[in-house]
Amino acid sequence: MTKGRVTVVDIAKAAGVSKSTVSLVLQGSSLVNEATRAKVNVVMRELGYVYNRGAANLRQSGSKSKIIGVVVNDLTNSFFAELAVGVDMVVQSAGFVQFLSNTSESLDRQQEVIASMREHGISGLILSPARATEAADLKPLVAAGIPVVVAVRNVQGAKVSSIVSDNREGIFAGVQHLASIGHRRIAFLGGFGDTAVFDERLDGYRAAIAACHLEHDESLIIPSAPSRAGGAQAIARALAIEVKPTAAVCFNDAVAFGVCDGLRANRLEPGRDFAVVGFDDVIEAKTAVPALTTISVDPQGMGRRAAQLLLKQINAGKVEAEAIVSSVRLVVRESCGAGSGDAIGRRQA
Amino acid sequence: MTKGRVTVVDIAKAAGVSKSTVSLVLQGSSLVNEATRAKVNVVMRELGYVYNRGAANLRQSGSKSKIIGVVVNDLTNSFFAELAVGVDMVVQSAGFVQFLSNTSESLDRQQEVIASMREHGISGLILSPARATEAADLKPLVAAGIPVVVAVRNVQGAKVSSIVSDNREGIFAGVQHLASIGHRRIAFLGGFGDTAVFDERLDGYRAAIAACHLEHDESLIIPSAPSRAGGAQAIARALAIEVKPTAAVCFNDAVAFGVCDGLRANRLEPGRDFAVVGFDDVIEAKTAVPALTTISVDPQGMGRRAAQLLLKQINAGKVEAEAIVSSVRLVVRESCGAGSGDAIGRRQA
DNA sequence: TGACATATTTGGAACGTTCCAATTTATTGC
DNA sequence: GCAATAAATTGGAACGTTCCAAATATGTCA
Repeated sequence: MTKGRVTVVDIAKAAGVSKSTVSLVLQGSSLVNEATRAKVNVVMRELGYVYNRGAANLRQSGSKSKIIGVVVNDLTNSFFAELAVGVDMVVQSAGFVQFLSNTSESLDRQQEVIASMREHGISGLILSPARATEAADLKPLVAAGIPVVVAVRNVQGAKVSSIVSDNREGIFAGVQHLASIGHRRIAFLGGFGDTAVFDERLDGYRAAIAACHLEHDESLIIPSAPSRAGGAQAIARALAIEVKPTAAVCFNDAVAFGVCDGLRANRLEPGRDFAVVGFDDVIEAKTAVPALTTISVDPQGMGRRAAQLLLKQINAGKVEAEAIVSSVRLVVRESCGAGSGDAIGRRQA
Repeated sequence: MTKGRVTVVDIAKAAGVSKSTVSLVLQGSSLVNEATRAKVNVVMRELGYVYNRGAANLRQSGSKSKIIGVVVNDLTNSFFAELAVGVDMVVQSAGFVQFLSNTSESLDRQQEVIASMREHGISGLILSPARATEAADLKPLVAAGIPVVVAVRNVQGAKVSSIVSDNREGIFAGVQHLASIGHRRIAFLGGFGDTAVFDERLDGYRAAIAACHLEHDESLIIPSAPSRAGGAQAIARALAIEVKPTAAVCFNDAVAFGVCDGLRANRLEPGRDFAVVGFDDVIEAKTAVPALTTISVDPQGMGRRAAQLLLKQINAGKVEAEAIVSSVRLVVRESCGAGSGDAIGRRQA
């Protein structure tokens, strides 16, 4: 049992060199003789040395901490879990580690978590903000010169980089596809009305309705919780309308699955009797029965890109806000009736 | 823009006290006069001071880093995401932060990640080990006196604490329930044969078959990938047997969902024509159609308990391995046919 | 008022690393 | 063989905190 941890001077002593030399080999400097480097490395292994990053970036004092903070609003939602996995991939292969925390949509929690991360000297932050996050909440970060990338949801007025998917275009494409296979009454189901994401998606819906000359009826827009349960609820409401829709674009895949559940509860088979399209393309979308037609946003890819953007800013040293809108694509599967080759009930469901 | 970060001496100077005093208020010591404390706090706020934890635990040198490492094998699987959320809850309210990383079942990645965490001076580790993790992999950690709790999957021979669910008992209860509602030929579907978890669950299956005097047929045991796709595959194989089973216990919920998909593809309705029970009770189990009968293990609760166990060990200062087996309970819903009140096809599906 | 106890405050010395300037050692050109 | 250069090594000061022992202020009692 060694008393206390093994330090750089311990190895220096054991290898018969100075601590400076050891430090040099630690950083892979080319200044050090090959033989010396080898000897030091051997001794390090023998003594079981572990590098003390805390001490190191105390000295270098700058933002060289090699820690990236990642804060998501709901890790339980597989969309965000995938996002985090994507971030982790690139962050890790760049030699950083990720500090991942979950806020459960709580602003207070979000502030706590971010404060804690600052204390640990994160060199950058990727944030999928809790609902109602404001520019002011991010102010201290940017004032301190810490690069921040907000993902998924934008925060208005914050001078930080962002990466969001093209919500408007995605829903537009979904509606357009439904129109192209003959639907005239298309509902927009799910989502909370107080988010920017909702607004953008709804905007895409309205634009497509107009562009395709479809029946416009505000009662076909039915918000709900963005969850499976919310979806079931929304479709129930939709089917209670006198002139029923024959298809729906949903706020996200979770809602779409709920809609499928609700349809079955009404003896309607999704894809055959009623067309449904989701948004996100979560992993289960492919394997569900029927396979879900959806807008693919590839959360993992989004996480990767967010991380790349952040790393770029960290390396550049200066924070220059950049807004990426990540393009999306419609993935046609069975739930809209077009994928299976079967004809579908076009008129009244 | 302040040059460099603001330090404890800066506030000391500004507040007209010594740095020692500032340090004292930082730690909430009762030694410091109330008036002084107030003044210091004001100045701290004014100057936008942020505590440098790195410097702090450099001095305290011990394992007071306030960082908990959490390593999971598949964050994409909502079971593990929930686990992480549970850990985060208690860890955070204890004033720690969580370092979460994903290994994607890669042993190499796992070693890298753990090494990196050690460099950052984690004061404890919660690990849901990648497949084929061995006791030797954890050796350095325990040698360094870092408390470790392995969760979900045990690792044989490692002298660390563990928390796993009662796999044997869970499957046993599932089979028993199926038997009690009349099934005689029950399959065991999904899971990889090389894991301890699989062995335990299979063991429970065999024990229940024997205990309930059910038909024993090794061909009813069909391993597969522990995923939705794997489940679909497994049920296809099961339905190809000449004397078909009428029910199945599945390795986990993902497999169970795949089994439902596969049944529908064969014009069989899960819950009516064939009984299926899952394992894990993931969130979707409740809202799926039909709602899944499953063994509830409450991953979030498991995460919480794992974290509590770890914190206890950290505070105790000494590492004393403790093995918790978390009890499970059968949640009867619709997919086994008993929940909906409908009679179900008991004999040949 | 002096002596003592108690409450508050305080300089420095650590912690384990990196960096700088300076030193030692090896290599070259002539 | 000797200066000049290049290569390799090195001691000490810093980074921002905590801790210790010691100092100072304040209060109490006779």
